[in-house]
Amino acid sequence: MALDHVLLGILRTPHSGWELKRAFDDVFIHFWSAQISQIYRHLKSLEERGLLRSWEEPSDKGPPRRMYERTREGLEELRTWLLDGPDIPNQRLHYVAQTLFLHELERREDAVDFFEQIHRRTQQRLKGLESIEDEVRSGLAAAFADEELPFDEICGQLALLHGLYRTQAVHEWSASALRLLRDGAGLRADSVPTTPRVSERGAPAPPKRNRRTPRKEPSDA
Amino acid sequence: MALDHVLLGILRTPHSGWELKRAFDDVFIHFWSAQISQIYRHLKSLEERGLLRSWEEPSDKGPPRRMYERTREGLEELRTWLLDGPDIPNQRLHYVAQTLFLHELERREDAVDFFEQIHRRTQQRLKGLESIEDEVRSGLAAAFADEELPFDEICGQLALLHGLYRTQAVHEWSASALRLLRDGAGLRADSVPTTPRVSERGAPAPPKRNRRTPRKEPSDA
DNA sequence: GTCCGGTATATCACTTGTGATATAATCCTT
DNA sequence: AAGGATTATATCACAAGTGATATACCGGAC
Repeated sequence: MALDHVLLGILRTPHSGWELKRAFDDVFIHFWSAQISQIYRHLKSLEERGLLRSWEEPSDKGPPRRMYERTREGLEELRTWLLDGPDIPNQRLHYVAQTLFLHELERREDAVDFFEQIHRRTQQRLKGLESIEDEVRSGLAAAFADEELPFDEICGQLALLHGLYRTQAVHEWSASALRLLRDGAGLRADSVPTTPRVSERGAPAPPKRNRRTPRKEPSDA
Repeated sequence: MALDHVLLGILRTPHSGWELKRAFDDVFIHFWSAQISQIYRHLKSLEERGLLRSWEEPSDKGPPRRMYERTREGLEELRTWLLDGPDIPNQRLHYVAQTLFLHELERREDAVDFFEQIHRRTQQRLKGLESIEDEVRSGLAAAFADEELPFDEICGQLALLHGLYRTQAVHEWSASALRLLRDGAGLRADSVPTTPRVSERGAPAPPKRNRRTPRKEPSDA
């Protein structure tokens, strides 16, 4: 189970269940969510399996809390997960499914509104991400200057960078959708610049309808 | 429940449970997955709720099959979902979580290997997406020529376009990761071109460590 | 003719995730 | 001193998703 592994990853240093809950609500929210009830269940089972150890500690505020930390076996389990390669299960992208059915709306403006909401949302997130961008650039600068960032910080920056790239993609997508629905224009200006192209196209081909192209591989994200 | 709505969207035209299963395995696989057992369960409950009707039909091959089609109430339910705005629940991006813990691996080459696997995967998918790109361009050409594409086809193309943008983002991200891990270089050349910038930066700032910036909004994808 | 693979429906046990609630200690305000 | 907010753990019922399996019909290969 993936949540198990995420907990093992965080529990390099001791955390209580409550601290883990806050971590999921705050910093990890962009790529993981977990309820407190779920966290407790998994902590318990991980300890039973010997992958975590725990002890009680007095708390400054509130009742005593139980701290968890991973064991040697826990680290081994985590490494096994990482060495297994990228874990990319099928996603359920609700808003893409919605996109596919938007034509069922009676008023076309409602579809425009749908994409405007996505656009605003990603816009706002991108604004918040500016600080992250600075952080990543700084990290990079340090790496360049042979300051040699600690590897764990590099990993953290890569995770942040992922959020930036992804959000930009969704943002640009919603912009394309709005251009298409409002003006008839579609793809972004620098359309598909990095796709490795086999063929070069001249004039666009006529529309081919009713073409079904079954694809079997799961999605990449 | 979102699967309910996806089924209602597809069942504009009659499908059997088995056909739906194939649709999820083939065309919808990039943004939705569903097991056959789950599909049957939902078909049954949707019919009980009056959102679907069904009838039996003889099959060319195999036993007779039960066909489902949505009712007027089913369409209303679907529209309610769409008008509610983009449905963007928190995602669990396993591979991003893995990224964050990659420093636990003993050999740094294993981390490089991790990103190479993602890179190859997105590369391959992008290759398959070329045909989609053609399709979208064609559709666009038609829209420009005032051929006025049917709205439902535009929606389909937008869903495909989403896959393209997203996969490109993940592909470029893995490329950045590989540059950073292998050469010390990081961001893609045209780094962050579309982010709306408030401030313009000159020389990169020194690294700021141990900065915790809690963020509360869920991720956009 | 029987075995296999594809079509088709259905059920079950299990795992994972969500939402609500109970309990309790501590601190701060009124 | 009472009440509320915060910290903290725990359990329950439920919803959603997965995997395995049973049943059965049909056509083609051997």
